[in-house]
Amino acid sequence: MPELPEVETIRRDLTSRILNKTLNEISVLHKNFLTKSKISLTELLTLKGKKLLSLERKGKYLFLNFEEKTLIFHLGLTGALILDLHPIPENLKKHHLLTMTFEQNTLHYIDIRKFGKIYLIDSLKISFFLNRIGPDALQIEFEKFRELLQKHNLKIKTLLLNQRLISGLGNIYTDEVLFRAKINPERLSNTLSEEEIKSLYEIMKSLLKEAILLRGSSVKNYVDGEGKRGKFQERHLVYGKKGRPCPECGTPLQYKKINQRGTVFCPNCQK
DNA sequence: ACATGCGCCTGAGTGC
DNA sequence: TGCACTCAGGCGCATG
Repeated sequence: MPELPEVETIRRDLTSRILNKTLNEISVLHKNFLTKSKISLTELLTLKGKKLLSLERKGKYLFLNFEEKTLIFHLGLTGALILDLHPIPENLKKHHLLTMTFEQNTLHYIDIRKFGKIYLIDSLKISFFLNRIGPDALQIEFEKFRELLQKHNLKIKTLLLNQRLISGLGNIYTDEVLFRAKINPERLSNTLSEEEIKSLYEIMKSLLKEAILLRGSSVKNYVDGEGKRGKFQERHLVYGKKGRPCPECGTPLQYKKINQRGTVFCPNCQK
């Protein structure tokens, strides 16, 4: 669900409200949540009394850096981190998994499909975790990006979705980026020309930045740290629009499963 | 190296 | 209205 722009929006929202505050209380409202995350309650409770020193993001992962420890969130498909949501809407109560109270603010973790996960890591060992995630799509340098595409023989869509290779893009942004770059999602990454790589790189970055300015895409459940919807879905050109005319040439947009992921593209514009 | 299928969850939508 | 089925923003794992 939350891809790079959404996680970045949440990071900024939380930073403005709870940075440098002390975590006073944690309550786990759903035991399986910790079991799945492989964290014991005792371990989690060691965060109590610690100050939140910074909030960082790499790809779709959000890092809450406390004194000595880092709590990492991956929001899966439907995870939401919302501050001071009260009352909790009736239909969300059974998906409310965790609350963390930072002085006067309470952060709620709500996750309908429960694909989200948390990790608790000793700050000294954080680089091990970071190294398993590919370079962030907004940070990666052009030369690295080109090298990445050239050394793999993967469909470009598959490559962009692989978080170990490049992190932050999910199904929505991948389809939107490839459409704007006029590249067919099934093109093998090592067959792209220098021009195409350059255009893909530039479009990927500018699209992500634009989506952050619009506070992300709310297709179904996504809301930001204040519980509000994003606006970038209004600028989607292909995602969720199979069969509709291509905004460039009018050809019906085609739908196909690539890598088990629904993919929408224009068979005429995307070569 | 790369592709494919499954499982983890819940809710919304469709067709009968 | 009920039921069966498909689909959905992700990812890890097993198999070929």
